[in-house]
Amino acid sequence: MSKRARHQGELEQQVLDVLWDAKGQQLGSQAVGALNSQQIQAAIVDGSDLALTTVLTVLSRLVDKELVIRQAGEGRSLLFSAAQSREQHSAELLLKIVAEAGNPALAFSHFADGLTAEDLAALRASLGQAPA
Amino acid sequence: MSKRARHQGELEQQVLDVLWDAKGQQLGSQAVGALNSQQIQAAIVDGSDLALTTVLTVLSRLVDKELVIRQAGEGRSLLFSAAQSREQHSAELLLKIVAEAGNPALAFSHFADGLTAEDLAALRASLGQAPA
DNA sequence: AGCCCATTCGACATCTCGTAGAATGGACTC
DNA sequence: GAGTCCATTCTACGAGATGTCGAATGGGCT
Repeated sequence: MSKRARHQGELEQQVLDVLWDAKGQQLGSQAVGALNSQQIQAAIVDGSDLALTTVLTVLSRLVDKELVIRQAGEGRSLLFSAAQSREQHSAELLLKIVAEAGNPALAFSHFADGLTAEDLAALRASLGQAPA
Repeated sequence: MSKRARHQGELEQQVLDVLWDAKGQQLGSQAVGALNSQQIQAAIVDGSDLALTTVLTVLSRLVDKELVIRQAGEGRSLLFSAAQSREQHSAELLLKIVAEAGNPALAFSHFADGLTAEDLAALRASLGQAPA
């Protein structure tokens, strides 16, 4: 047992990805991308067959971190869903980093230098400006 | 002994901050913000008096992570300095997040919404554009 | 050679995360 | 209502990261 543990936070990330993907393909359903533990377990690509309890443990921890929301489903089952979209989460991380950057302007400068032309265009568009 | 351990990575962060601040106030010196362990130990605000060895251990780990550079100083002493500026480091983190964001454009959109007017202006300036 | 002091080693504690078996408890059946 | 079933929760353990040092090492000086 105990296959070599993945890197730091890898499983949690995989579970989040599953939940984010589910949230993404919401088709007018009221339960926005909510899945039960079995569905999540099945959706985790990772060839290894993780015990359902392992998935549940991780989900618990993600709920504690307020990254996942747990709600009652049919019968005694629970449904899990991502608290935010993948992009909202990314944006939150970006903002946190900016908040901790000593000189945001300088950080932005280096940041822009590293962006691909495509992302740069997307960023400009997000700022409501026309490309230079 | 062993006062309640700080949160995850807090000490490493404090050490990095000291080094980044030192790098920031470089006044034409050739040794760009390089400090010895004693200076770093003294600069760590944290009321508690950390053992010098503790500081050295952390520095070692930061060197392993290539976040800090260790060079020989006078005599048998060593000098430590941040491998990059605080802002370069921030930019690197920002880029990593963007790379992992499913839809960068959408992430940027949320990101821009959360920025202060000031940071927003700085970001626009970094993109080489005039404010909208 | 012997002493000093900066640095390096080795250790131990705590926390996070991966991983899962055992225990619990509600729902359904007879 | 007792028994069974199964989802969920508890409890646990191993590994890695980080905090925190005391002991051991080693180079330079007297």
